[in-house]
Amino acid sequence: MLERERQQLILNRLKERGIVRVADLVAVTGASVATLRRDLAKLEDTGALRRVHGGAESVASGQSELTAPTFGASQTTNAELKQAIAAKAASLCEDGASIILNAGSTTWFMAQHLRAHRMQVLTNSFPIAQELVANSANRVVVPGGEIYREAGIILSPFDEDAIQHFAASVMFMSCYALTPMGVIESDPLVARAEAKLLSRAERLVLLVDSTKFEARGNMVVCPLSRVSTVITDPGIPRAMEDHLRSQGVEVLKAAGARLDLSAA
Amino acid sequence: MLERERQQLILNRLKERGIVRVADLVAVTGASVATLRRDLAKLEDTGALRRVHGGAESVASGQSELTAPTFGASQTTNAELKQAIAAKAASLCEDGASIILNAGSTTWFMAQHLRAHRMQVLTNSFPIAQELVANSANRVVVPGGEIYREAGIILSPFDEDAIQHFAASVMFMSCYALTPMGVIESDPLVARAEAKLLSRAERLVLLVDSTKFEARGNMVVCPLSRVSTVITDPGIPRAMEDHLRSQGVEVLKAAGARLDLSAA
DNA sequence: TGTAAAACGATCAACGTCAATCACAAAGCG
DNA sequence: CGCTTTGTGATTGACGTTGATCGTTTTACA
Repeated sequence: MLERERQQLILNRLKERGIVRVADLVAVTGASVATLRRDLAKLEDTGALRRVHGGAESVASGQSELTAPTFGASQTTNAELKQAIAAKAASLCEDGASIILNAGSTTWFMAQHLRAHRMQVLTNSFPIAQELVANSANRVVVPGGEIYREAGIILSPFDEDAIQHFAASVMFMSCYALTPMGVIESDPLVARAEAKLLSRAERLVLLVDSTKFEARGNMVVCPLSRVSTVITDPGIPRAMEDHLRSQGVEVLKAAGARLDLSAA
Repeated sequence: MLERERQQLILNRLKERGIVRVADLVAVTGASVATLRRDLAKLEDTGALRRVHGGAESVASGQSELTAPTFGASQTTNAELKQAIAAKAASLCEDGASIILNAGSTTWFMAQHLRAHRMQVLTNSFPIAQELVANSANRVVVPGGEIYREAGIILSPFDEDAIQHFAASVMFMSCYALTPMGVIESDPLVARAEAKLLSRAERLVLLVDSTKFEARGNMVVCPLSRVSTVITDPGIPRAMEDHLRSQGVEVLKAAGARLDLSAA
């Protein structure tokens, strides 16, 4: 049995039952426990599942499944890349930390990997706030403002806000584009909101899949010098990677990305 | 059976029945009492449930009246009264208006009646914000702060907030009690949050069923002179009604189907 | 209010699972 | 043909989980 076949089988069983045991997989596939464990580790790296003692469970196996409908379009495109990036970002989080998540599809994926964490999370994304409040023990803080349904974002044109008292060690940010000019957004209000959030964080970690490296948009949120880390996928252009590194930006590549539903 | 399977099972039973016994879990899962106790301890650590002697109970008992821990049962008894009051309040709303809803069970009922409206709504209740965003065309504004799961309320100890720029014609308020001293809450932070909201509204409409007229609680949110209208049910004591009217407060009685709880 | 029963937390040994490492086999490539 | 790469299975020490037992606390009932 090929590696792909096994992993596809694992995902199928997960979709059916929500949870799988290593021992069962051994019995079904005939492979050794070591091989199955390796498969599970790879699948977890891509964000396709979450390992637990004795097996693995579906990432969406929570109770209430109120998935953000507004992400439908952008969710299907590059969903697996974003899952892998989100899983990598979540693995950098430690209990007790204070973090910031901006509104974005990749950060929303990330929020789903934070169910077992116990942190203080500031986010201007309404769906992320809902997700964390309903399905995690994290403390959730939101800025004041109007809730925009379509974008799922909480926006305010004013400066006064309770989040001025928030202090985070790191902000995880999903953006419109990343160019040598810096972090790019297309909407002025969104750019301003993200700049406000950014001012409350020490370090900045960007969650950008490799399609975000084309120059586009027009609002610069912050320069590259503000960026501590970029989490992307192996599709990042070599020139961009070199440029980022030369600017002192740490570049992490989420694993996997090669396994897909080709056999499905 | 895997640890996660047991925990999922526990949460499912909790969602169905609201309370679980350790002995029952032993019979269902086949695990030992020690293991089940450990599971309950872990789940309590994540905030998924609350342990009680002999088992555990659901932490989210529906839309709870935030400052009434001992009144959990009464909310179902008064559900019809509150529904009638909420419907009456909703009928006072006109499209295009700006209103404020505080966090409370009666205001939550009211939000259900606003699905067809098109207003600007400021609320510090997270469930109400969810309801209006998901099921209405109203514009929704929230204050900044931490989201408290149990109470479903957004609270901030700071003064700075984007809602300082909000202007509403009327605030609909559900409170802990209403006495000749004024509007009463039991929690200082909640009282402060409601006072902040109130400062953004011209008129104040109280949504209080007739059980709220007993003196209790200790934090005065505002005096009776600030109250424009009280919407209650026919169970309101005659003395209280006369006193309110003598203070210039308009008293509306929702056409409740039941009118027997006045002496209870 | 006093007593018995039930439930509780802490502890420990037995067992299962985990990650790391090594050795081997098959496929890819010069 | 020789070399590297990749996938695989077995071994080992570390770690997490489990169930039994103990002494203590809480609850129920007379």
